[in-house]
Amino acid sequence: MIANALTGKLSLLVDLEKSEKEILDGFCQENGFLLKGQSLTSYDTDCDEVVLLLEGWACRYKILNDGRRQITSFILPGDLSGVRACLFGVSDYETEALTDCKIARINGSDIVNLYIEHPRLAAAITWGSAREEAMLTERVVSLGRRNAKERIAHLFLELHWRLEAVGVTERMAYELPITQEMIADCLGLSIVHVNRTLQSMRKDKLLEYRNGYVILHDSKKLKRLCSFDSEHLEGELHPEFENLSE
Amino acid sequence: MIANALTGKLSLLVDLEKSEKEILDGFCQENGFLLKGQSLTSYDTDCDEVVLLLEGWACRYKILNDGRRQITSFILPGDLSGVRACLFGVSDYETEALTDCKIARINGSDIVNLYIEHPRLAAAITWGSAREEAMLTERVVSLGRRNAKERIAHLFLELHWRLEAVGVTERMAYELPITQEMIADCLGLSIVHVNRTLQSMRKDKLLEYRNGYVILHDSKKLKRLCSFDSEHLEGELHPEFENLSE
DNA sequence: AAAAGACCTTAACCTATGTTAAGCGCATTA
DNA sequence: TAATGCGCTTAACATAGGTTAAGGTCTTTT
Repeated sequence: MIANALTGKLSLLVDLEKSEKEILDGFCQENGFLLKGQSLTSYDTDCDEVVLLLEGWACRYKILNDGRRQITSFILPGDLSGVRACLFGVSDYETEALTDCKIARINGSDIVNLYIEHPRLAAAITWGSAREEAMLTERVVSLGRRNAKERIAHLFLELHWRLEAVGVTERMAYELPITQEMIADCLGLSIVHVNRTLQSMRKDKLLEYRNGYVILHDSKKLKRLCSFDSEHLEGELHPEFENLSE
Repeated sequence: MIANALTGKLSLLVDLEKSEKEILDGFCQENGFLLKGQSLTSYDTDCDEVVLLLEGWACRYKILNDGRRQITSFILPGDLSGVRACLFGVSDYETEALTDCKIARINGSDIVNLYIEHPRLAAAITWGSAREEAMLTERVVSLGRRNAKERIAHLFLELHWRLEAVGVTERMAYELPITQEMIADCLGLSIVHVNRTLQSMRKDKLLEYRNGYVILHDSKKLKRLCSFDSEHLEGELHPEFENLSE
């Protein structure tokens, strides 16, 4: 399941042909791993490599002059990291493993070639970037206009939604192997306030987060609370692409 | 100049061939306009249309349940709006003209066809999306970890940088035809606090913003203040694309 | 030329969130 | 089994930024 998180995710979008599946399966071969805390980007500073995360968690972040840190996104199994860096030769953030990870390193030009030889797959990858942009947009909304409780609700719902797509949730619960400090750095809050807010949400029977495990007790209420809307993460390929056989 | 903002922007990235330039010029034909306050997206709810902004300002925003608004990005001359919505059939935000605008409506399938017939142009457009994502990432950093003064510094520097690329700045100054309320909604602040902060920055001889006109008095200090870094907006196409002749 | 409406400005006051600091519990190491 | 360290929790206190409200200056409308 996990080994094909990418294929699985993209199948939601297009009916893949056999030849396309084979290419993707080729990408999904585990050929490396990262220890917790290791950086993904140190490699592709002079980079021509895309990393497909097969198992584990990672994140992207930026650090300001004085050390303040902002996590800009979490990277989950099935996610490609470094596509932009590879297409345009710029990497503007750090990427780090939050847990031990299994990965597949993919040659940058193999990805670029998709754009030339397998436009449908390239489109599917672009769809992945678009999805990321949509999530980034929601993060902007969270940081700009949602309060602490709403931010946490939104993040936890979004993660649940993403993890569902790669099949690693159990009903309304999932493993979240990160510290409260990371949640704080992701949501623009202090670690103390994240703690306070989590407690209060637990008391209100909204959700629980303990020992690296999230339980969403009342997802309906949570969704209303933060104006959560997963539609922005769906989407289907333009018909013009669909008609394209290879 | 303005009429070719798109071509100009993309030329920074690739040496365009004659045939490619012709296609772009085709896209740049003004064929519509919007009055201040008019919405761009009402059209593409069932959307198969991309809008190229030729003149004027627009923005994307989201509104929460209770009316709070967050502007997620500003759209400037030369920017394409709705590429994602068109490729994937989802539009997850509202788009509105902030001033009267001249636009070129482009048929969605004409854009999609680029992906099939002119991969280099498609790549250039993808580059535009990537640039947007980079800006969105910086906005996340601003909202998450920068204080009011730093947020304003960063936004004003970024806008200057973008406007320079389409040639509508005068040295360290430019026209910014939006209200303080919009700046507030973009930076996750209250209108009163934006006002306070602008005053204080003016007193400190950092920058001035009055009558819809921005002057950056001390851009060096401003850049240091907010850890501004325009590199993340640059970038060049992967050589694999460059070698691709048509 | 009066009235209305945007937008900006200022002031007084309020609150969500940050900061500092200390103690706790568990896991790892020695 | 003591010691170290990391992450969680709680409490007391501090502050950046929000809210409300009122007045000012234009511009547009009547």
